[in-house]
Amino acid sequence: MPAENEPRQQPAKSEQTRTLILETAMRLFQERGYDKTTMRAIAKEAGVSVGNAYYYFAGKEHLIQGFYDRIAAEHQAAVREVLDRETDLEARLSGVLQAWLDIATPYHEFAAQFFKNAADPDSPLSPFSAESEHAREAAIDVHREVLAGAKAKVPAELADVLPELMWLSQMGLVLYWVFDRSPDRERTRRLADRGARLTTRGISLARFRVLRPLVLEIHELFTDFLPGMAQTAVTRKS
Amino acid sequence: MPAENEPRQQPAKSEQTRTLILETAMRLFQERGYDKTTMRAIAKEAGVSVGNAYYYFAGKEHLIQGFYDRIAAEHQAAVREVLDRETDLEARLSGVLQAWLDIATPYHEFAAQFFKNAADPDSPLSPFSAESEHAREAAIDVHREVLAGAKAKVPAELADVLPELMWLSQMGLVLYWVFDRSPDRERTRRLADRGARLTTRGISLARFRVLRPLVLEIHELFTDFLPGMAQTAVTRKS
DNA sequence: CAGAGCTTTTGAACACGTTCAAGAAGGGCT
DNA sequence: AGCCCTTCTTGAACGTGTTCAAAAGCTCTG
Repeated sequence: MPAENEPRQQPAKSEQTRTLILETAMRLFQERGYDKTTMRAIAKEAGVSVGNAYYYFAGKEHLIQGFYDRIAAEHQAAVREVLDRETDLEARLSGVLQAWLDIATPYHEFAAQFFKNAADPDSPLSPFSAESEHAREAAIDVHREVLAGAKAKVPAELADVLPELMWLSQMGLVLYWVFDRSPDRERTRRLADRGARLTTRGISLARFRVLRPLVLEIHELFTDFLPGMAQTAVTRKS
Repeated sequence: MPAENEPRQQPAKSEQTRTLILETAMRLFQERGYDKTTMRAIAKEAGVSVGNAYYYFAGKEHLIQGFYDRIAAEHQAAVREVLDRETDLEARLSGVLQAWLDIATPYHEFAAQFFKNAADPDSPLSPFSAESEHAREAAIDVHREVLAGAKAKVPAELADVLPELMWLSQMGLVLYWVFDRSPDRERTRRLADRGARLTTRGISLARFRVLRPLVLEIHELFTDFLPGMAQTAVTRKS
């Protein structure tokens, strides 16, 4: 009887095939673009049948998940350097955003083709979907760390909603990026820096008395409606 | 020689066919949903050939434009009543948003299916596209009027960017609405009201001295990057 | 080894959006 | 009328995502 408590030393055969298909798909997507890559081509190139690809992936767009994961992983790694070195809030935030742009650059051309999913509540690829929860939480954690490691002090009333808020802004930035046709995505890069500056100033101003009601309002609004977004999107059948 | 300066009294025959197809499509979309309505079914029901439908519309998703136009027109009409009566900024803004929700309700179920286009820069249906410019401007004008007719005074530095900003928030609300699975879209309705309150308070606080730099920052950021969004998305071939 | 019950694999078949070559209709001009 | 040119209409054909019934492989049990 083989040691079955060892958490799969050898990936099961099925896992291998799955990975093979995913990697073939990602390669072809990058070579030819999403639309021009057919399921037949992917299957052929991977040396499996079309039906087999559908055994492992519910549909063509599910093959995109690979990119999300890859970008997220690379981003998490790239961000380490900035977060370990820098203590200025604005620089930290800006660094995190710029790092994302650096990493995502090679995918921009065909990113547009599948970012449609972002707005589709029924797609597991939507950043708000239940299926994306893990990735979403990880991304929010980065912003938590951006705040935690900064010397700037964050008003208590905002501390718990800010990371989510910053993540949401980041999603806005990504949307801008997808639309951005300026050379080298110059506009988005500048927007990221300006956004970081605005956020930082906003946070430092938030302790003033006059702003108390506004800050509380913001806090309330986002504690009430942000979690609901994810929660709400969860309820569905595939 | 017939009076040819008269701008088409009688719609040309072609215009009739176009309208017939569009109306048939909208009816079927509502009856069966977008995905379950085939181009073949639309053509058959309208009494034309499939190819003919493609003569008038570049593709299936172009038939959706009809809904946008209809919703926009109904909203513009519904909003009149509120804007003519009410002078309180918060109430005006809230009224405008609620009116939109009222009107859009019947379309919610299949709205999700085509709101994907919102995130696709290549789609003429995107609210940021060049093709949508007219509709977008009209929607922004509504917000301009919301501000103009309110007794609250709006800081000069914000006056020119606020309408666009409010429109952008409205797009955010629409996104939330698309995802909202709560019964009767309760959550979105509450979010609209809370958003209106937050906006109003923000505006009234904006005159305080301490906020000067923040306000200027916001102003600069949006004058620089909002127009670019549309401009930037313009550059494309169909 | 034989069989039972599973996971995995296959590729033909299907449905639907879209294209296109061909033709019909309409309308001016001689 | 005959001709030409544009606008409109047709439906068969194509490409592609997806499904599914059948087969093959695998593993455990007796």
